[in-house]
Amino acid sequence: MNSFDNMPYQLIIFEDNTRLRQSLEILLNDETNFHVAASYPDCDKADKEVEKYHADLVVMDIDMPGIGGVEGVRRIKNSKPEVKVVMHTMFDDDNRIFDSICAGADGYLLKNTSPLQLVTALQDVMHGGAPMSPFVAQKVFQHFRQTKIDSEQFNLTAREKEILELLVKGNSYKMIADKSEVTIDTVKKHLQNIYHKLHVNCGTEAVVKALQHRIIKLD
Amino acid sequence: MNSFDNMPYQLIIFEDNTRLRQSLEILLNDETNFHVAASYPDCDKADKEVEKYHADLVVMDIDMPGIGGVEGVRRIKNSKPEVKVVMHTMFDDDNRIFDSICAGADGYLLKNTSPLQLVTALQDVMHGGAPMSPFVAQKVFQHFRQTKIDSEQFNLTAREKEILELLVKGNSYKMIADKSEVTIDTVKKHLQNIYHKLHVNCGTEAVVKALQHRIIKLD
DNA sequence: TTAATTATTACCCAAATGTGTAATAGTTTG
DNA sequence: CAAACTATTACACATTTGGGTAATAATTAA
Repeated sequence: MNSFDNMPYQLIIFEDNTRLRQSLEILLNDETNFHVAASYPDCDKADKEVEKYHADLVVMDIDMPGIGGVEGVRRIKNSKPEVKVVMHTMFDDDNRIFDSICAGADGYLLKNTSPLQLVTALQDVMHGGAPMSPFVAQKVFQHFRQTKIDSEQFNLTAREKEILELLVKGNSYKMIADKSEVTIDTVKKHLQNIYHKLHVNCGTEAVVKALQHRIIKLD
Repeated sequence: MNSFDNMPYQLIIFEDNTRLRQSLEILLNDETNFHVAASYPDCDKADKEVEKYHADLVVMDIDMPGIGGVEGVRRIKNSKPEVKVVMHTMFDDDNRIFDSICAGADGYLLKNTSPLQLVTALQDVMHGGAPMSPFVAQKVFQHFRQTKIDSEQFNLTAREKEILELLVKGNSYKMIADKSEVTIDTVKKHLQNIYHKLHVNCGTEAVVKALQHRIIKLD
C-alpha cells in the first residue's frame, strides 16, 4: 500500500470542465505525495478506470455528462470500497450532499474551496478523515437535529424505559420478567402502557420507534 | 453584534480539568478576536452564565461534575440559540457525539486537536461552519452510509429483503402477506429463513439487526 | 391530605408468532 | 444436464404476544 512507503497516492480526477480539470491536475501534481494518474471529463467507466490505474483517491465532480458523479462514486465504492472519493462540486443542495455521502463519498468540498484547503482536505482523507466544506458540515449537523426533536416527550417512566430497553435488546416477555424480577403479567402491563405512549400496537413497532427517536441507544 | 465591528468574540469555557482550563484561557486570549469572558469547572448554570457575559461562543467539555456538557449545551441552546457551542472532549463514542449534535452543538472537537486547529475551528464556527475532528466527521458520514458490505453478508434474497422491510415498517404477518400478495404461510417461511440468516429467533431481534446493519433503511 | 401517578400482580381470551416437516415449480449455476 | 437455490403453499402444534378488566400498595404531586 502507498501509505507504507514513499510512493505518491495515485489520483484520478473526474471533471467535465476542461479548464478546471487541467488546473486541478497541475495543482495536485505539484504535491509530492500525489500523482495524477489520469483525468476524465465523465465517469461512465469510473470503476474500470480506477481499477486500471490502481487509484488510491478520486476527485469527483457531480454535474457531468453521462451517469453523473453520485452514480460514479456508487460504482467505484461498489467495486473498490477502499478507494477514497472526495466530491468537488458547485452543488450545495441537501439531496446532492446526502445522496453522495450515502453512495459512499469520503468527503464533500464545494468549489469555492481554496487550492490549499483542497490539498489539505485530500491529505486528510488519506489519513482517515472526512473533510467537508463548512457549509456542508452545517447541513449535516442540521440533518441530525431535525430528525429527533421529539425524543423525550413520550413521557416514559424510568421503569418503562428499562423494560423497553430489554425488549429492544431482543428479550422475550419471559426473559424481561426474569431480568426485571417481576412477573410476566407485570411486564405485559408495562409494555401495554409503553405501546400506548408510543402510539404503536406491537413490539416490533415499539422497537423501531425507540431506535428511531433514540429513546433507547444501541452500543 | 460582534461580527460587524472589531470587538472580540466573548467566549466562555466549561472544563473541569483546571490545568486544561487555564491553558485554554491563555491560548484563546492570545487571539485578538477572542476574549475569554469567564471559565467554569462545571456547567450547571451555563445558561445563566452565558447570559451574564453576553457570550458569543462556548467551549464545552462533556465529562464534568453536575449536569455534564450534553445537558449543558441543550440548556444554552434552549435559552440562546444564537450562541455557538463547540464540544471539546475526550469522548469519541457515537452516542456522545450524536447526542451533542442533537442537543445543538455547532462543532465537535476531540482533545487531541492541536492549539492551532482549535483556534481555526473556533474561527470557523463564528463564520457559520461546523468544525469537527476527522474521526468525528467519519462517524457522522458512517451514520448516513448504507454499509453495503454488512447488508450483503447475510445473503438475504431480494424477496427476503422485501419481506423484512415490511416487518420493520410495522406490518404483521397478515399485512405482509396481503402486501406481498402471497399467503401468510409463505411469509412465515420467509421470515423463518430470514431469522436463520440473521442468527436471531424472533421478529424484534430481526428488526434491530436490520436497522443496526442498515439492511433496511428508514426514511 | 387528597388526588394522581406508578408499579405491581392476576386472570381470561383471542390473535399472532415461530418451528417442523413436506411438497411443488421455477431459476441459476457449475 | 444435474445440483443447488429460490419462491411458494400447506398443515399441525406450542408458545408468545397483546388487549381488556380489576385490584392493591407505594409514591408523588397538587
